[in-house]
Amino acid sequence: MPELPEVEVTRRTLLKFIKNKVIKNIKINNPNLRFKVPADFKKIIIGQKIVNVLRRSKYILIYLENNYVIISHLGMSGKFLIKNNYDKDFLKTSYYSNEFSSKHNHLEFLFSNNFRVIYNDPRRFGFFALDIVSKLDINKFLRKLGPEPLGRNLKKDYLILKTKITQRTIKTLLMDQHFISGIGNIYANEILFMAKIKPNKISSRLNLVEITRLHLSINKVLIRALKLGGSSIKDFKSLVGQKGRFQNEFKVYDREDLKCLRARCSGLIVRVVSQGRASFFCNECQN
DNA sequence: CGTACGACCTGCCCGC
DNA sequence: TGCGGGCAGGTCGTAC
Repeated sequence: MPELPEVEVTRRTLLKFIKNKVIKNIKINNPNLRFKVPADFKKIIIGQKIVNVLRRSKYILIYLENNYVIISHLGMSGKFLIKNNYDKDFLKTSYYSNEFSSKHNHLEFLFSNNFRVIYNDPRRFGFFALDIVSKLDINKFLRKLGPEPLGRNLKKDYLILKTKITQRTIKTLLMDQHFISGIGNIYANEILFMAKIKPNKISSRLNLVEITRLHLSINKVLIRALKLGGSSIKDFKSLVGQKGRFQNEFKVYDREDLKCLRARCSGLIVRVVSQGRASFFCNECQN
């Protein structure tokens, strides 16, 4: 599923359900994810209480009482599902789903109050790793990440500085996690539409007005998506928490040949593949 | 060094 | 109906 909004929704839901709970057992059905589940994973985690669940970029960080942190990434198709076989009311909530194939339930965490957190990931691009709290700032996954895009973390001056020194396209740059962390293909397209900038525009050619719009659009698009619970597309419906609704507000993503939704624009949305990813934009109003 | 691209993996959808 | 090709919300290792 996941770009920043989806990962953040997942984090919040996980936090709500597992904070201060104790992991009683873990079942590893398939350790062969993007990286193999560490051999000592069970040994380190079973019996531990969850202290906190945080997010950095698209990584979910599950803090344990013993100062270990589970670092989880959902890849393209990873999702957490929460089940409680002993509570019939629980089954009625949106946190439970059986819309996915249990064939890809790779990990199952059993908690003290009889519910299970299941990690399901058909493509297995996601993974679980472990590190220690004090070493997180030098962790190989987290160390090189660019600033978080929300709030005051992302400074306009940073955008001005960084866009100036590269000949890459602005969309490629937005999706580069070392530049800004958390933005993927959907939100890069939507952000650039709002900012009225063509995805294939060379970063260094952006002017101050465009960078100002870009800065604003990054925040606006992600905040709006977060508010709607992220985006749920295709068959990826069953992330933890309720289905997202931002897909209903897509202006360009997956809208090839459809009318541009900007007021007074008569353009059509085009789809162009560059560097292996589909870009969607309006030829009329994005420059 | 910066940048582009293939590889990793499964499932779905479309055209023949 | 079956099969092949292309597509999918990500990121890393490699090659230039």
